[in-house]
Amino acid sequence: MKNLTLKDIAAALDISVTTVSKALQNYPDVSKKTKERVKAYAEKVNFKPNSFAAYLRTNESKTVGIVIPRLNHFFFSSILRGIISEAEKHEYMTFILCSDESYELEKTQINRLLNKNVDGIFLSIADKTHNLSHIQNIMDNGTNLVIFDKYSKLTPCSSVVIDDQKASYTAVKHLIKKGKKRIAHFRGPLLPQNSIDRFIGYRKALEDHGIEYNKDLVFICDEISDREGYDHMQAILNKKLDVDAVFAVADLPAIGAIKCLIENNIKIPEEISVMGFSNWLISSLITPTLSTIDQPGELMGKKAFQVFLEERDAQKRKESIVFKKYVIETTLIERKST
Amino acid sequence: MKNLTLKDIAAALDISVTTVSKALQNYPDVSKKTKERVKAYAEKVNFKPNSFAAYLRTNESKTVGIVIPRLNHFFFSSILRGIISEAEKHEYMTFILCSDESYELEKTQINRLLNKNVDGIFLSIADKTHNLSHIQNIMDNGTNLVIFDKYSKLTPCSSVVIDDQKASYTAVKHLIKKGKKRIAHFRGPLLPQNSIDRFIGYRKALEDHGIEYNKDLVFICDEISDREGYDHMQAILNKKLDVDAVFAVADLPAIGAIKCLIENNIKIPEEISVMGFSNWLISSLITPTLSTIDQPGELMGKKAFQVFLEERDAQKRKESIVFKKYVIETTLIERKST
DNA sequence: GTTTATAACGAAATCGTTTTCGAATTACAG
DNA sequence: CTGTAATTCGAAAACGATTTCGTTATAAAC
Repeated sequence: MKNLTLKDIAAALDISVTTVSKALQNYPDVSKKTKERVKAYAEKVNFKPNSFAAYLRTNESKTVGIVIPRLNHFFFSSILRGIISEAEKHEYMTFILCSDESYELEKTQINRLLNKNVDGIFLSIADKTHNLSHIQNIMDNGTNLVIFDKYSKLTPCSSVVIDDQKASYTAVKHLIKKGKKRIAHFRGPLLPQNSIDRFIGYRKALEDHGIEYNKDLVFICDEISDREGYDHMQAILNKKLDVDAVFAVADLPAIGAIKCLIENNIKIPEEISVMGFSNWLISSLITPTLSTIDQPGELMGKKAFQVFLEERDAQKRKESIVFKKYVIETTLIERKST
Repeated sequence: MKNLTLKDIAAALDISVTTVSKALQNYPDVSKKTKERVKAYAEKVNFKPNSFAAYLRTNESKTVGIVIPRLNHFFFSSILRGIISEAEKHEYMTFILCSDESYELEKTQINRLLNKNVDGIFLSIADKTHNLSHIQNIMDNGTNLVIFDKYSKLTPCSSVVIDDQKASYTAVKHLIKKGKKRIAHFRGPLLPQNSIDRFIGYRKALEDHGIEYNKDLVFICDEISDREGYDHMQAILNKKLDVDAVFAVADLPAIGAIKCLIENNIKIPEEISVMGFSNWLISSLITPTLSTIDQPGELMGKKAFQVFLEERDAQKRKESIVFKKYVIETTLIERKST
């Protein structure tokens, strides 16, 4: 029932608590014989040191926290997998918190993590976050921070991201190569760097291929939902904007657009092509299957944790930390919708 | 940089650590005046007690753990939301771990949680789990356990589940009411109680409506994937089994079946109806939209946490814990596929 | 035989909080 | 003015691990 302590082991083997602790940690001033005796016994009784007591001395909680904007989200689930599985390999446990894309909640969640004395925080910035002082708090606290996916140019920390401009450029170029000329863009909210970059990539691709940018063909998806994609598509049809392709900031609005097109008996991709972004599981399951940009979430999560480890080790060696930006490669996935 | 301690506050206000601690906890033997002084100051400097030190005395870590079989899974994400948001309201933090449907990993994850001294564990049993001794471990450890969704009849703890038999019965009855007579079932693996119950419900519905059960129309989905649904559907067509409806253990295989039917130019639902289970987001996004059973994940998560709180309080009051089984209502969602 | 170096161990302080119990102060009745 | 009760406070132990530093025992050197 009650967990064993060093004291119990010490009593059982008739040695001191100190020696038991040292033996388990391979201190050089413990004889080989007692080390083996202690380790064998600890193994036998399945002793696990109390992490709370250990923390009090070492100041390492062996715990990290993740704050993501959405939980019910295929891409973020993939990132979680990456971080968590890598964390487990290194004996770290992970708190997961959700900001619901809210600035206030993001602040709260970060405070919760700091109060739990996590060794590191992994953050993907909420859409509504317009101020970064809470992020500075993390640094001031001496807690390592790695930002992934949704970043800001202004944060003083390492990050693991994709090249949104490039990926977006690739997507639009793909549509152009297919002969499309009037390409609409369902962009994300105005604040996040990612949706800005994807928009820039879209615009650049058009201009580089001699297609004039037309702001009437750009629509904003504040929630990045299928509903918005559906509505924007319907608006395009109603206004007879004569669009021959749609590039959406994410898969969900793209799928909304497809739904609308099907209901209006418009042929995909012959009349109108649709392109998504992120490669959610769902994009391969709908009919027609959706062309999209693959964003390797699990890999990003893995990398993010490795960055944390590097910084932690540098910190232990009293070296100063050099912030880095890791850019993960994306790939275009061509399916039936283009 | 360094976190404040009771000592710092005590020094600043020129009183003892004891009094500070008591003041913050509203002990009756601290005068109103000093209480206010302490609280005001603590508020001002944003003092938060060190949870690790607190644990060492109180043995409450204010931390719970969740073990689910899959992370990239709409239904489980919903449950997570429910548990986490309820936990946050009560100042609990949540570790999330994944068993990947593996028995071994499930054991490991539970041990990790026990080593982190969580106050409670929320578990959804992995498909491959064939032995429950690791679950008994949790109880022996004195840690509260609540099982949700994927349960076993043999576990000595409270649970929050749905009535799989009833839900499944409702689904099949719905198909029968639509005039279908040769209804195939894509069932889940043989081990989990849930897929057994859904199978039983299927069979019972048939028999209650004068349709003979035919084992040739039952197929097993070990992974519960869209691929399996697709393959089974193709097999049915190849063998000309003359099926007029399919009821799948989950939405994913149902969607696989739909994909297959579309490719074979078979009309849904006129020629073959398809029914899923769980009401994933995706089921409303595909064409045709998928009829399914709504399983209110967030609600289940909420309830699960409340059960934990009740048991924790009973335990504090030294009462013996009475295990309960909470059955959450499901609803049939009729869409275009039936 | 004495000194010195080395190996092996343990006592005790420490981390930051909680809680018991005793001490000090004040208030009040007689 | 004394004795008792109520009020308010603080010293100290405890939680379980880590780590510093000192002690003892053994081996090596002179």
